[in-house]
Amino acid sequence: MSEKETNQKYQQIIKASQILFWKHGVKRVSIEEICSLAKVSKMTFYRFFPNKIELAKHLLEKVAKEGFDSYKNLVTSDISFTEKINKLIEMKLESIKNVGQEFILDLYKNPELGLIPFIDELNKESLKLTILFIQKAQKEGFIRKNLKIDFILYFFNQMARMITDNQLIEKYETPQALIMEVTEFFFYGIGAHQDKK
Amino acid sequence: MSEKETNQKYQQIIKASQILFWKHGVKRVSIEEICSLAKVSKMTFYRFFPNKIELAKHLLEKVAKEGFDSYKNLVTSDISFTEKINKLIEMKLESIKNVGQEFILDLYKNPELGLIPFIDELNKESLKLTILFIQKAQKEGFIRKNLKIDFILYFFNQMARMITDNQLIEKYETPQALIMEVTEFFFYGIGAHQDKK
DNA sequence: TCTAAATATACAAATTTCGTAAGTTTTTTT
DNA sequence: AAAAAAACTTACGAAATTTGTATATTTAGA
Repeated sequence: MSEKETNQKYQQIIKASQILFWKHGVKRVSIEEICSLAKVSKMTFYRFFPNKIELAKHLLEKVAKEGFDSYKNLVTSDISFTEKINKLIEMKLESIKNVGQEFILDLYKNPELGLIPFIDELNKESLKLTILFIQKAQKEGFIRKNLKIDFILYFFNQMARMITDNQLIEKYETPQALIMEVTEFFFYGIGAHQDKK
Repeated sequence: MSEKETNQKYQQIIKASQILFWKHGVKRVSIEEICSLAKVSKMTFYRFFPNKIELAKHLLEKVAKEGFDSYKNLVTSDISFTEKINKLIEMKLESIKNVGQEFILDLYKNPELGLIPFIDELNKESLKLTILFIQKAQKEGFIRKNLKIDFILYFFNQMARMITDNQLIEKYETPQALIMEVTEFFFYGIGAHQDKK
């Protein structure tokens, strides 16, 4: 581990900013507010992070990494394909809770923060993982073979586009709701598959 | 009704500011943000309200008045005393939802907004109503007669003080949680009375 | 005690918010 | 359709907040 990440003050800042960002989004929270909640001086903040945006990126990276890890664990685990799919969607729901409404919403509503490309990148990473998963599933016969891998790749691009399409986002309560819809659509098409909670 | 309150733009501003205040508190929300959500120009805003604080007061007054009305209805209604007590506490829970976490929290955390005396006044009004209720209940034999009315009045003052005591507030998740505790204590003392939900 | 790290304080620069004024467009009234 | 009223856009200076840094002081560990 790097020396930064084991530092206690660093952890305090991460924890405080997470609480505040999750609740109010990035824009409504000031650095001083984070510092006072983290009980750390402003100078200490600037020792670890050049500004608020970079801190937000760190946080995003952190939760994304954690998400990826449990994702990987799931994909390589020893349960049936159908179970995997269900757990996957469950996980998607869980991660929505973990990231916090206001946080993501804020990032999309304030493009000037410059974090949208960063989120898109993370989304792409996540999509790559899913592709590997799908390829394996296809090899093992869980997905029909006559579905060309190129089509799936193309469809993933479309998914990424859909998820970042402002007009489409507006139709949903939150960007996360759209992400869920797109994901479920990918797995199930328009067919009914389970009861909505 | 005054012409203001029937005005559509006025209603839009009230509605928008309620949504935003409830979620983020007063301090984190700007007038321009309210205007854009209300789809009203800034000039229109200043036609109705001199500033953000006065708007917040209007909102507080509005929800307080609505609360008082249903409170009055309950007190003068035709159900048994025990039922009234239970409904009363239910109402308290309901009003907590209606007012919104961040709103009240923000008002207490930012004394410079100058709204605390205003809230205290509202609390007093509410306490007066409760006193009338109690007096009536005592007359009708639902509260023991050997409990001096002066003691009850004094206790109400203490309640008001407790509810606005910062040290005490800090011990609770929200100011509302404290209000509930104090209210329940008044009605039931330290005795167990019902299952917590 | 000496040294390195953390903090408080202070401050200029940048940004945001506020409240008002101008002129323009839209709606209503006549 | 013309005139009047209401609402909107744009613009702008003043005030307030936030940012990022420099300096002096305090704290903690070797």
